[in-house]
Amino acid sequence: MVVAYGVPGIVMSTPETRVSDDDWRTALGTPPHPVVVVAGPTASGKSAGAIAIAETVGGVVINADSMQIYRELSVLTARPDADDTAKVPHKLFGALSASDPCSAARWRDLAMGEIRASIGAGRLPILCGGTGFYIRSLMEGLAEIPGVPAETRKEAMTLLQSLGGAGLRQRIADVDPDTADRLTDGDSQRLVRAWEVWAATGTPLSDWQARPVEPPRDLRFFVIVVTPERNALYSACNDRFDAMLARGAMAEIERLQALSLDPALPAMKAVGVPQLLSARRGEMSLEEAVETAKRETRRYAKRQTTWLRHQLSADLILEAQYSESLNDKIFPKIRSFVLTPPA
RNA sequence: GCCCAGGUAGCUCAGUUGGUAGAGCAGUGGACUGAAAAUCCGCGUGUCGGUGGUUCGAAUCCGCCCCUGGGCA
Repeated sequence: MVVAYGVPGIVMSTPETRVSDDDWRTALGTPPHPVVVVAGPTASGKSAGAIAIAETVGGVVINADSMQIYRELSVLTARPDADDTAKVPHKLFGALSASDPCSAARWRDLAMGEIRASIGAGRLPILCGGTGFYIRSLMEGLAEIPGVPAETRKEAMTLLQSLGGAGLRQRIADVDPDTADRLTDGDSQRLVRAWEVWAATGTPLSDWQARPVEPPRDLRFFVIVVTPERNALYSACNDRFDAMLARGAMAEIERLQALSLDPALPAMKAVGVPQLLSARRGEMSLEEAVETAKRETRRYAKRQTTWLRHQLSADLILEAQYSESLNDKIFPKIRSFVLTPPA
């Protein structure tokens, strides 16, 4: 295809709206560089939307999903397939091993690299994914906290085991009362985080977080949020899981099981993985596992919707699943976003 | 047709000796600063199948009717 970097799809309509490739390249290459974000809950069709945009405009789809980044999870995360990746370049899909945990900061660094590379190649970077936390970390920045050694994390987990949530929170209250105040006894994950940051750095988490964060000044964003109506979203979630089973989810689970990974690893907690694994072990029937996994998918989609609604400000909200008929609504906005730098 | 067991929240069911009902799940609202597909916090009025009766008072006792399982003919 000749559409390596042009904007044919969105300038085709009328001669007056015609944009030269040069203008487009200039807009991409001039800081702050434009970046498009496509966010939405699972099964909202955002991936298809991102591909459509990338095809039309000459873009690169960059994964912003915490689970699609793991190599071993393909079917189970509905990762873009060979047909998709043939249409348009895809980055950070299956980029890490399931045994190599990602994090918001790590993803942000990887994504930043891909954004720069994409701009360097004259292609519009398009972040696409459902992990709003990752996206916000990139757009707004993240507190500069030194990395915590794996042993310290382990220590924190052990402490949680022996003291319980209430006990650990008590322990944190001695050194970081603000954080202890903010968290509940049941919020094990954040309690562990608070303790390990203090243990590893000698500085309370709340102190680190109080420092101003730096958003990337050389980038500007156009955020599209896809939020389909609840019932439609739920039935799409259910259908999606059936489709995964038909595409070999069980075989993928077998391969994953053969690796004997630590069940505490993020990849092992992806929706569907614990349920299907437990069915393989004979702890529940396949039917029950599927039903539970579908329910978890629905809950996850709901949490994502809430997150996106309150934590991310959107430039364009699509209140239905993505379909080609929305292109007329989307493309002109992207075009003017790219071509209209801030004053 | 007869006998038995049931009909209570969207679903599965509790409901003690009659004092107008409560759990789990589902669902729903929310939080979110380096595990985020994670982790956590809120939210329970429904003709107690229908109807008539007993009673100060019925999901609870009695009659009749309807429905669903199972059994006998």
